Amino acid sequence: MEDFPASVWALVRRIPRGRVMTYGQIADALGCFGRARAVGFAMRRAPHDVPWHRVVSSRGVISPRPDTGSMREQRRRLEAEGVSFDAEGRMDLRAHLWEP
DNA sequence: GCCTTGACCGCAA
DNA sequence: CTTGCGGCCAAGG
Repeated sequence: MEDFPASVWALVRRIPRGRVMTYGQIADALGCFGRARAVGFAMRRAPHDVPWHRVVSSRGVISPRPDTGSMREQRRRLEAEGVSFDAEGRMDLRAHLWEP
């Protein structure tokens, strides 16, 4: 894996069902601390076979994306996988956060 | 090759 | 708790 997006997608694909990962954690796992922004860019360019819905921002909050409909779909999918959401739209990272 | 934008993060006020 | 500022990297115009 040499391309940044490809590495991100590969890692995201590794995320088990019912588990989530933060942008910063993904960036750190790739050996880049503070490069979370690039991860977001890679997600935007991510193919449909990438479970992008398991990728959330820090604090377990779903970051506002250009596609509002997809954001709603993300929460719905995570709930279907067993991820519980707070009234504020936040999830328990302590219980759902997955680390490789 | 430079400038702008963006699904971010962490800390400080 | 909320808001603001700086910094990092990648892709598109």
